Amino acid sequence: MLKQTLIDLLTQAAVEAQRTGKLPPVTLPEIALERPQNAEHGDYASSLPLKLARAIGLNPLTIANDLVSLIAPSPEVGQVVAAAPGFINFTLKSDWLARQVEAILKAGETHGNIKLETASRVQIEFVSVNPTGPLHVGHGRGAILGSTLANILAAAGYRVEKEYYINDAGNQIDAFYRSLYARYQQCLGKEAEMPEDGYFGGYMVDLAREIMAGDGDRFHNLPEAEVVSGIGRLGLEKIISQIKADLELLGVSFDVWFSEQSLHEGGQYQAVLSRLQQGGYISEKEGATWFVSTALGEDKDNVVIRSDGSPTYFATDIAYHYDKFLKRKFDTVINIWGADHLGHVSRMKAVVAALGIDPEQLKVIISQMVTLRRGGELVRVSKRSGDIITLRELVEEVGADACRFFFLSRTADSQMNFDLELAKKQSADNPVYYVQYAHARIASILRLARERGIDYEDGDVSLLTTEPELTLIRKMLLLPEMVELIASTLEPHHLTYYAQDLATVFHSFYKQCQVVSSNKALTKARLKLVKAAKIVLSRTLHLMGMTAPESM
RNA sequence: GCGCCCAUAGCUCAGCGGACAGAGCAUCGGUCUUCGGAACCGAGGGUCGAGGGUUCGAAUCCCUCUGGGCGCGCCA
Repeated sequence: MLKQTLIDLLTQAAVEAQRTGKLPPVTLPEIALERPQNAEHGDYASSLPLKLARAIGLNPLTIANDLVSLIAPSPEVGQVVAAAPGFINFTLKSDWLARQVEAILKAGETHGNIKLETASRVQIEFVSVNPTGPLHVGHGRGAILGSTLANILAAAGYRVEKEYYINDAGNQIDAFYRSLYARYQQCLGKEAEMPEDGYFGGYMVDLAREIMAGDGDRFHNLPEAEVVSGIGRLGLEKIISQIKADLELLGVSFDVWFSEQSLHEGGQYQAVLSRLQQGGYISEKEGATWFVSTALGEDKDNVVIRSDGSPTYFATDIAYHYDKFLKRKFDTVINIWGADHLGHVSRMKAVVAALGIDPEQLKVIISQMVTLRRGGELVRVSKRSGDIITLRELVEEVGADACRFFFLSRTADSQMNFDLELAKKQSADNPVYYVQYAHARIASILRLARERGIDYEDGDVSLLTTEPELTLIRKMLLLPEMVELIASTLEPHHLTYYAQDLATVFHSFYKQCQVVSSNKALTKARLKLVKAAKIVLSRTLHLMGMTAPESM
């Protein structure tokens, strides 16, 4: 990658300076390159001299000048200059930039792919909403975060598996079964009371009706317990397939749908408990079984088996992570959880440590809450009361692409407002259209070239020399760096900003440079440029899980 | 009480310890004889919540405080 090439050049210069005695033999700090905000400072800048100055007590500008004189010539770099108070600024060569158009055309949709040294086998688990009701707006955030990260990690060279953990066991499922049974009885015209901890959403009534209409006969004259579990399981399946369909609508898919129930059936639950027991992490007190988190620096211990003998959510999650790390042997596991699971993070890391795994291998992204508003007024979201705006409703209103872009454009760390009225009203000047429009515009130019029978296969990219052209190329070359940045920080929101920047430089280029003109040679060169830009735009959109329309 | 997250332009938000703090929307003003005006160019607008500290250099790191959110269950 270009950035690494420059870092290498700088490192060599520093080593050379030390060899010849211009610099004392101190250990070099990690050499970082930044992108200067001001274009006058070149394409890349390093503050290495400023950092060195502290350690060796020399004037930073002197160090900068010494290093500049030792930087070897390279095909990429044109100018290297020292600048006050002690920066080294690199400017790329125009002819090298122009040649990158060919490189991008050759790479096609693989442009942007990199091979990170740290890339390994990674599992990313996200959404994993309890299948007791439809997905609501807040779930969309995790879904889009996860699927985009998966795309980017794959582009960075990771082997990625996407997983949805289905909580199909435990108390909530029990409550779901009993609620559905009550609704079912009511549909039959019988007296039935909803359980106190039940699910009161209207969808439960619809579900009961649907089951009655479709499978009602099957449950005649059966013992109550069998009816409860029978229609419960049926309802569960229907909800899960609805969740799948809703996610698909958003362009989110999974490689594995993992059943919590299978952890009990498969023996992982027993295996991990005895393993923790052997490690001395399990104790009995107050009639329950506890995981001794305090031994690992936690504030308090946590119950794994209740006094009634049933496992807690925490217990099965321990088994689940045992399965991820020790059975399926993922190198890295990423979990995307909502802010309401915050308290779960540190004890889960403690468990992982207790299993003999470096807790750093477990990365948990907490996505902060989404508060829903309708024209500024807060909309309460509660699955139990049934007052929810479903993800499906949202996608149908604003569209999958706009939905993805909107959720993606904020850091997971901060809470966001989602105003439904605003999302609808602004959909026309949503930045997503701005980016997609750039792509459609290029497609239109290429169509025109085809209609006029212009074959630009032999176009000479060295004719691309003007500022708007080179600015566009510079921006296109940034995609691999974005992939690297996002893969290492796990912060995909950067991509939305990159996409807008890329579209901006394209639109600006378009305004200033006629692509198809009477100058045949220049036309061919620019068609190549524009086609490369289309590749980069579509790749960027695809990484975000969005469509790259040929026209709109 | 303890822990995590947030506070940057009128609004929604970016900002990787570095060179005059950025974008979109909104406001105001320009650009249409040529490839898609869902476009382009420009202007105004900021004591980066407050106060200390570290540093050659702090929106960024540390401490204190204020305001908001979330979490600290034999719930999931």
